Amino acid sequence: MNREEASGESWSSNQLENWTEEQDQLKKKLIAHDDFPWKLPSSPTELPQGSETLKYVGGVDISFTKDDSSVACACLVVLELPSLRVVHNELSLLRLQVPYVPGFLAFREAPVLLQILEKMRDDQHPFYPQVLMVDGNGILHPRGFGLACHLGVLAHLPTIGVGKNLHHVDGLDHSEVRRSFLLKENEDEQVIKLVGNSGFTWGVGFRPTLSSVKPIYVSLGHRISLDSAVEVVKMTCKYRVPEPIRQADMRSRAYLQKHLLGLLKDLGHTEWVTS
DNA sequence: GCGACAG
DNA sequence: ATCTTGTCGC
Repeated sequence: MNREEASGESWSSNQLENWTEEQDQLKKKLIAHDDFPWKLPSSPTELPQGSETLKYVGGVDISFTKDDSSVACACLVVLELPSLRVVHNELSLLRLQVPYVPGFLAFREAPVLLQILEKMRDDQHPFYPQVLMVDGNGILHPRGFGLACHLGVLAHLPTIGVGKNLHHVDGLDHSEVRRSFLLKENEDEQVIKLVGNSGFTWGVGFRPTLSSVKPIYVSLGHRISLDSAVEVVKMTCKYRVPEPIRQADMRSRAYLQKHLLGLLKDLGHTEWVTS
């Protein structure tokens, strides 16, 4: 064992270097424009010959238990447009070994989600999603490669990043975004561009209604433009969080609660309380 | 030096 | 991420 391995801190800094390198490599494969055979339902452009309309939108999310943040439930749902009915639902209960490190969420969450997607694709499932909404950012990320990009590239699937909180990058600040929505010139705007100090557009702040206070943050993940990503978000937003992600969130959370007792028993943490 | 930092 | 009741409003 060398000196670096003897120190846990050095090991983790090596790990972050490895992860950073992997993100930079995968980022070379990122496609930041529309790259799919279907068209958006209300698209004003002419329908390309032989192309289908977007019908199956997927959503993924992972819930955790409060006592042990390594116990998790991953969920993939597929909704049908335009009804927004859930036509497919896949759950996976597991332990995550990788911790959450800001800027490296994908290394914790992407493996499970990828596994669920691959199984569905290998089964030639008829409801395999045409585009996937992810609970986490796309290029709105310190190195421009968040979970939605990571998952999109690995699954070769169009993805959209949706953050419920803003990752402060390039001078972006959530209070600034909220202020922008309050400006008179933006009183009719549902969407605010997120332009950083560098001048780069990282994504948009989005409010489902003009009276909503807390926006969500949308950024492109893979094989889709920001404009198209926003269109998909608009089509799927009944509440603040787009339905595919909201459904995945509710279902994974419900599954964990339903099986909490069994989980604790398996982990040997149960203390039977009589009352 | 101190704080901020998707889920 | 998770812990949480009621409450105000369309």
